[in-house]
Parts: sequence; C-alpha cells; structure tokens
Amino acid sequence: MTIKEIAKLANVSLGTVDRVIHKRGKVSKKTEEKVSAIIKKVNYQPNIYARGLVLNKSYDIIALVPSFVEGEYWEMPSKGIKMAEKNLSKFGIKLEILYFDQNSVPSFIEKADELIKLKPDGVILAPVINFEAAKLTKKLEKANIPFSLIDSNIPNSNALSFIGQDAFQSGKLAAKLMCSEIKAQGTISIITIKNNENHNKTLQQRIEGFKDYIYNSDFIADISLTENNIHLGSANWEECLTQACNPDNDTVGIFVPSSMIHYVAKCIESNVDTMGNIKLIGNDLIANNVKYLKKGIINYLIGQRPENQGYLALESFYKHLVLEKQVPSEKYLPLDIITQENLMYYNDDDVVSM
Amino acid sequence: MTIKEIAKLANVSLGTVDRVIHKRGKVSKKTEEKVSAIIKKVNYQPNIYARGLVLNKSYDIIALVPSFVEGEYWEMPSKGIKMAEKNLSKFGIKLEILYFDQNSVPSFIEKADELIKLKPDGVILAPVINFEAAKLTKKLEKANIPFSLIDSNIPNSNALSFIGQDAFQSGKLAAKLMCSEIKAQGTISIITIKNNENHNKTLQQRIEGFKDYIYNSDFIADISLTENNIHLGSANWEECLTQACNPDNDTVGIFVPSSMIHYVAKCIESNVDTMGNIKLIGNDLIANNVKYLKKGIINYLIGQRPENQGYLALESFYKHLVLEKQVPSEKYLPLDIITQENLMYYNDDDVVSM
DNA sequence: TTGTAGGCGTTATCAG
DNA sequence: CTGATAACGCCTACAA
Repeated sequence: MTIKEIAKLANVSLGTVDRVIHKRGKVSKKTEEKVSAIIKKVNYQPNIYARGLVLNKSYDIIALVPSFVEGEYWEMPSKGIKMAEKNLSKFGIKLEILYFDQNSVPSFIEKADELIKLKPDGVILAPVINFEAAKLTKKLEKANIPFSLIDSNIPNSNALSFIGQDAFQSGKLAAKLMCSEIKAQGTISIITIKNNENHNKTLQQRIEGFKDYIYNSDFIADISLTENNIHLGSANWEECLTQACNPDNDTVGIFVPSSMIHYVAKCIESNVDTMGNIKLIGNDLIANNVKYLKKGIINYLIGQRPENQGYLALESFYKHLVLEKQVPSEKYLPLDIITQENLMYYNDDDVVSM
Repeated sequence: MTIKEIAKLANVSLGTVDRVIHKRGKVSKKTEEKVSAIIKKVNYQPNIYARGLVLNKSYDIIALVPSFVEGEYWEMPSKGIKMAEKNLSKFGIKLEILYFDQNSVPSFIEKADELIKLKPDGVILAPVINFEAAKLTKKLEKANIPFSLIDSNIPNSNALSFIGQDAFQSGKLAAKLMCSEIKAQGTISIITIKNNENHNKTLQQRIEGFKDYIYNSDFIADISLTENNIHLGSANWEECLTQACNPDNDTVGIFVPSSMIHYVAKCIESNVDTMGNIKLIGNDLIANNVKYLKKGIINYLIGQRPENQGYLALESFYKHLVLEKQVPSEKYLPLDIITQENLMYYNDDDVVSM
C-alpha cells in the first residue's frame, strides 16, 4: 500500500497524506481523521527503499573503546563492531572507532573530548573507566546524542541500550563448574590479575558471584577459599603468581575472573608435576586462553560473546536511527560454557555473521 | 559514487554504464574496458535503496518443516523463521510455512508436491524424512529453485546453505559432561525415546559421539554402558522406561540423545528415593526440559540454537536474493551447555533478535 | 489548508 | 552499439 493509493482512498492528495503521516500539521481535523483511519485500517508501512533513497541520510556513529594489541580481549568487541559496519554501511551507518588506553584516565578524557567535538549521531561506549564514562554520558545527554553501552552498564544513564553480561551470574556459573570438577572439596584459589589499579566492577561482580555460589552450596564445609591479586606491573609478578597458585600445596582449583587466566595456565604448565591436577576456570576466548584450553590445562572458559556485544551495539543504532524501531534497553548475552569439546563452534571466525 | 558520476567520468551515458555493470553486452570492447576500469577504481557500490525501489521485487520463500504442538522441539526453528520474516519482509522476503507430520511419509510427499506447485523463489527444508527430502531436493534443483537445509544435512545436495549442528560432536560433549558429573565411573544408560520407527540420523550420530568419547577416555574401565529404545506408541512404554532407567540398580547417569529427556526426568522424579542421584543429560531447551533443569533433576541440556537455525535459513535467502551476496554453504551452530546457572540468558524470548 | 512538481539512484525500454 | 527517458515510492518545496 502506497501513499498514492491511500490518497486516492481518502480523496485527498499525496501531500496531505504525507502531512498526516509525519504529523506536520496544517491539515484540517476532519481530513486528518479520515486519513489516519485509512492508514490504520490498511496498516500502512512506508516503503523502506523509497524512504531511504530520498532521505539519503547517513549517520555517524563513534565507538569509544579500549585499545588493544592482537589477541587481547578488547579486540573482540571491536571486531564485532566492525563486522556490523560492513553489513550496515549500505544503510547509511558510518562508523569511526576511537581507542583509549584503559589504564590512563587522561587518555580517555582526551578521546572523549575529541568525540564530543565530532558531533556524532550516536555513540558506542565501553565504560571501563567508570567515573569518566559517567561524565561523558551526561555530556552526551545534554547534547542530545544517543549512546549505547557495551560490556558494563552505568545504571540510570538513559542509554539507548546496554549490551553486556551478567557478571555476578558469570561468577556463579564458574563456581558451579568448579565444584563439579573438583568433586566439591579442597582449596580454591581466586586470582585476580590486572595491569592497573583501577577498580574493575566486572571482576568484582564475578568474584562476588563465585563466592556467593560457594557460600550457599551444600558442600561449603569441604571447601577453602584463598584470594590473591597479581599486578603485572610489579617486578616480581611471576614469582607472586606461582606462589598464589598453590600456596599451601593443597589447591585443587583456580578461578581467574578475567581473560588473564592464560598467565596462570602458563605457570601451571611449567610446574606440571606439582600442580598438574589443579582445575582452571577463567573467562573469554582469547587466543592465549584457547591455546591452553586445547592443551587441557584450562578446563573451562566462560564466554559472553564480546563480538556479538559489539555487533548489537552498532545494530542498535541502525534499528533506532534507520528503521526508527524501539530497541530493548538492556540485553544480557548468554554465558557460554566452553570446553575442548565445543570450542570449535564458538571459536569460529564468523560468530556474528548472523 | 553513483552511476551518473561514473558515466560522466567515462564520457558515456547512464545506459552504457548500466550495461557494463550488469554485463548485458551490446557495449564495444573499448568502452566496456574504460567503464570497468573506472568502476573498479572508485569501488562502485550500488545504492541498495534505489535498486530496491526500482526492482520492487518480492521473493516467495516456502519453509517445509515438521508440525508441532506447543512446547515441542520444532516450535523453535519455526519461531526463528517467523522472526526472520518479521525483520526481512520489508526487503521483499515473503514467507509461507508448510508443515508435515514427521511420522508420516505421505504427509511429507503431499506437502512437497504442494510446494513444487507453488513455484517459490526459495525453499527452507528440514530433511527429517531423509529419503523423501532428498527426492525433493532433486526436483528443486531441476526446477532451479534454491533451497537451504536446516537441522540435518543432505550431503552433495547442492543446497544454497546448510544450517545445523554437529550431532556427533554434540554426543561427545554430552559424554564429557557426563563423565565429569559421575566422577567417571558407574553404569551409564543411553535411552532413545521415539514415537516412530523412522531412522533418525541425528540421534544416531549423537549416540555414536557419546560412545566415541567414552571408548577413548582414560577411565573406560570404570564405566559400563547400556542402551534402550522406548517407543512412545507402545502400550507399556512407561513401564519400559522405568525399567530402562536403572536396570541393574547401579545406574549413575542417563543420556537421552533428543529433546525427549523430560519423560525420563518425570520418571526419575516419581522414583526419587531410588533414582534421585542419577545424573541426566539431554538436548534442547523445550519447556518441559527447562522445567526439570530448574528443578535440578536434569543436570545439563545441550542446545544448538534452533531458533537461530530458522532465522539464519531465511536470512540466507535475503542475502542471496536481495543482497546478491555469497552465503556460506555450511553453518554449524555452537553447542551450548546449559545448566541452572546460565539458563536464564538462553531461555530468553528473543535469542535471535540480533 | 491543500495540491503539485521535481528529484533521490537504479533499471529497463525504446528510439536512434 | 549508444543515449535518452519513464518509472519505482517517498519527501520537500512551493504554488494555489
């Protein structure tokens, strides 16, 4: 059903129908009602091609995400965003990615300022530097620029859409798998590995979820927990890590609430005679982790589809700006359990090709 | 860059450029080369809106899939196909679903004939009735109608695209989880539950994968396997099922290579005092299975994203017919491990809303 | 308050 | 072989 046909049905001209559709006013109440009724009755859907052709709009979306070197976690969301751009550029979605150093607040501020100056039509933001990210969202709100958050959320930020994971639940899941692997007894070591001093909410929530599961399990009596922090910046971190892996020589499992578990795996590998039986559970399918999962040193990895997160973030703007559809304000991606046996179908190069 | 601009650059008219682009011939070699060179140099990308507008084509896709009652497995692929239609109808993809009774060959033949008569522009086929499905693909090939297969494959069928699972690997994964749960010793019962006598390749492959894992594991010495077939059509199937669950009173785990595990779960539930410790692993997130997973009677379910399979199948035609892009000839979806702890994010109503 | 005309980029047709 | 032109459905300006 076209505007022309509707016009004929209503005995008015194209222009009038158009005014009604777009609520541009300057239509008498009577004709407005008549036309509206017909539009509703025939369930008029504008022809997306014709509209796209005449509007010929393009939308500049800027993504502000952490920089990375190949194989690091943040490569994956970036990859997803880029893949989405490839699919959506033909609909007028243009993308620019700005990278900031997640260990440097000034770097974030600099890029955030640059972003604001570019006056984009939409922003994808990874708020890993919480406080500064929140400031940026305020500015964006004031400037009326819609933004989507990926990875972690800023509650009450009025984001167009949040796309991420439930980190608490991710920790619970890790604990469940751990208990299942270690037959629910022994000492479990939680090791946090970071290269900065920033507070990382995601890691914290994963640890809380992990403990929550253990504390509420039937077999808590048979389990001990130890916690350690390793700073990759410190001179003797390797020593510290080795020490943290098996402090009292009775460790049965290690949980690392981040993608950094490959450091632990490497450590275990070179001490396989004393620590070869320790079960390892970590997060994220980065190349280094996958390597040790294949070797059987890491037992489980938990994934949260970071490529999808990126893809969906850009797609949220396509839906919002191009299709003018409502987009869900929150999207929690599934927590995937990855083992040697199902790795191959997750590690696929086009996980987001849907 | 538009055709007009290219025409200007090449000092020819729009028509000539168009002829070169679409290889319609009737262009002198010299101009053809000149125009081609420019097209390549400027990386001309046709405006999808203008093209869509003028072509104003619509494509009738017919899906031929098993009928279902609410809550059965085949509801999920259908749901995915329909969701894809909702998103893609605006691009001219029209869908009709024909349902056949998977327990009745004549029903399939009837619907297949109907399908052929409708002369669709594309077909989505679930080849659960193997032999007849293969016949249909031959007819479609002869009629030059592209088709995509979902759920299971027909090798060498020249399908546009196969979208499904690796059933063998799914079985291996189930075995791995089972061994992990039962501490790798005891008697494991494989129970096949069907309501027909048809050969089901998928079930067979899952069982083979399951056994393959067990046979090649280090602890095979500590494991016994029993196999049972239950026919839901038979008068005393409930009795048979109870018997199959724990024949020698030493069963520690039950594997059901299909979505039918809820029958086993129900049986276990009503014999919880004698069989409450048996670990259950099955397939597919249908409502009945989810219920028992939540209750903790089923320990793991393995999912293969049936909604996605449906979605991707219809999308493959959008990509092929509308965007004229190459589509991957095979797509194996990940084998998801579902437990109580990550169920909520898989059981989401819009898993395919990407 | 209403109607009309021109144009978006592409395709297809028709006349040269 | 080549060029001009109408049409697709919608939007916007401008005319009435």
